[in-house]
Amino acid sequence: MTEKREILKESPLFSGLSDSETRQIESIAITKRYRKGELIFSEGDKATGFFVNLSGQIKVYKLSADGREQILHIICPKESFAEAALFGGSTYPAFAESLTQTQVLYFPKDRFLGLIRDNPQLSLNMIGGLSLWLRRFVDLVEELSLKDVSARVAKYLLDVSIRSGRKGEEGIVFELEVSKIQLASRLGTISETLSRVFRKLRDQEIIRVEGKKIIVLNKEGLEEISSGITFGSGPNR
Amino acid sequence: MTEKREILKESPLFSGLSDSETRQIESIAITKRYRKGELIFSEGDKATGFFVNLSGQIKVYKLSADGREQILHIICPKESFAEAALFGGSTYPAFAESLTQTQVLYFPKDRFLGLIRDNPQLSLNMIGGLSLWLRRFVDLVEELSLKDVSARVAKYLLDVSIRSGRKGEEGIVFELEVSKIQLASRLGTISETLSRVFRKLRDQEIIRVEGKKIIVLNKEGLEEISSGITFGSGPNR
DNA sequence: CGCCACATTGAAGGCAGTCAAAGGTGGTGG
DNA sequence: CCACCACCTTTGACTGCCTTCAATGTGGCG
Repeated sequence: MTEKREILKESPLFSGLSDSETRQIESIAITKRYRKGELIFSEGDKATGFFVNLSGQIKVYKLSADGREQILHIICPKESFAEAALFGGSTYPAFAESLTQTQVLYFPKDRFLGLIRDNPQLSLNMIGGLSLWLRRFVDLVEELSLKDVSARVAKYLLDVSIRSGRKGEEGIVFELEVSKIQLASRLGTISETLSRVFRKLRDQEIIRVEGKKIIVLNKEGLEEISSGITFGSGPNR
Repeated sequence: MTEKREILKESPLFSGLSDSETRQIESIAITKRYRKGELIFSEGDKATGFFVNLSGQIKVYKLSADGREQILHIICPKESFAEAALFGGSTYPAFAESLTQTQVLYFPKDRFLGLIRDNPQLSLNMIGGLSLWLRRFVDLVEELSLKDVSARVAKYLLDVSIRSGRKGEEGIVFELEVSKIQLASRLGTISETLSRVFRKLRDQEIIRVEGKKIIVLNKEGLEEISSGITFGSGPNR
């Protein structure tokens, strides 16, 4: 009960609210649990509510006609998702599936809309959250459309190294938080291609790869590749 | 003055507001005019306000390191844009440029944030608008990542035919509202490729192309291609 | 008439996806 | 403890979609 409230208060969606307001919000939330690999909702499902992740990882993704997958976002604890499904469209526009054992808070649409109508601060928080999503998607479009896979990988590595990297002997050290298959899908590619890019970066001594552990040896090199200037060692380009 | 107010009231952002509220909003707006091809803001510019299009067309787009362009959206009259730049990030995340002679209303950030704080209905409208943008971007990501150019073109033609098509003798008739270069950029490709796709669709007698005028001869064919099932007439696939 | 931007078509090449197979890794149960 | 299996990862060969480069066609406008 009380851990729930703590996560709630730390979620940007509910920041700046009074204790009584937080309790009110908590009172309409339903805790749901999923095992690894369970479907939380499907594209086209009637949108009956939205979610806040309490623990575990969830992927939100689209599928193509022939089964290829594009991950839109991997939801970490304290993040909310599917908020936008409450407004406008009446169905979820994508799939959501747990990547690990997962615990979420579920907020039924009707009751939450009631709350938001009477709570200006909650409205503003919601606006802030939607704006953040928007920014992420603009970034994603930019990457998919204007950058090659190497640049996308480099940018991703830089982002994670900033977010959760520690300074080690050889360089910045961190762990990939998802499998390489999931990472490939998030970057709009497939594991084989991702593997080849890692190989190239390794050969150029820009990174070291040990399973899920990554060591950034040459941050500037990564930044250059990330910016879109294709790296030329081979005969190509 | 009064035409301004009419456009305001028809914009979803300002629907359901009282006359006095509308007047208040109008009072902080500044009318700006642009000639064809003028830059309205650049990526990275400090975001000092957002816009509502009164007349003309505006493209919002990203640029790659080597100058390639991806149009995120073409803004039609009554639409607002750059709202999200007011919240969270302090800079515009993309470029905006007029495609025609254009007239916009500009809402300075500070004054507008003051209004929104005291106006729950305006907040809700803003949430609705942001949600719509989100949905559009999810669609765009899906198209760029999971569909080939033919499918994107087909989907675009279907969308426009629904939005502004008229039933003609041979099929649904409409006009492309932008040049083929701009259309290509919106669809994440280049004019040569777009031209080739039009040729293929023409050869299959799915559409007829006469300059900017398009006639859809076989809607079902378009829908099939749009869904991602690649069309096979040649030896490929 | 000639300029210029837009549009179309052809030829060639590259990036990345598909198919296939081998090498790793972790978990489970005998 | 180790053998087995499933799944992830890596590597290689090949294919294809789309871009690039280049040239020609076309339509509006000074």
